[in-house]
Amino acid sequence: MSKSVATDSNKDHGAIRKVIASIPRGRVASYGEIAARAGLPRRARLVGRVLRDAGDAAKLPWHRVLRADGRIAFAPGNRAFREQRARLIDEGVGVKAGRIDLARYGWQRNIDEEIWRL
DNA sequence: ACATTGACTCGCG
DNA sequence: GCGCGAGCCAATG
Repeated sequence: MSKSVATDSNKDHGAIRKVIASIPRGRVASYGEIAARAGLPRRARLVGRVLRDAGDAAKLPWHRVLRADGRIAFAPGNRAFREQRARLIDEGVGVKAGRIDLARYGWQRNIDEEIWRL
């Protein structure tokens, strides 16, 4: 092994991937929230970069990652957008006009919401 | 070394 | 809802 990680994974990327991997099925989280949980507050953009680098082969639940306002980060209608929407709906997450109700499906949602569900 | 670009976020008007 | 500016910072040219 030569050097270290010029283009490979560094500590931050690993921490971020780990957080993303732990988002429960049927729940979603924002880029900023993920960054914060990875110990990197205000580094939402890094989360996006990690996901882009990772690609589909990384086996990460990238579709559970949304913008802070609950919207899908991709442009409505494009390929990635439709794929993400389909995956979310497939695991029971409600998507209305490219929007997800974070109070209901957010990883850090209010517990009371769940109680009122059934 | 400098400028631009983003799977981002927040505050203000 | 929309646009702007600022903060953020690794990658890219």
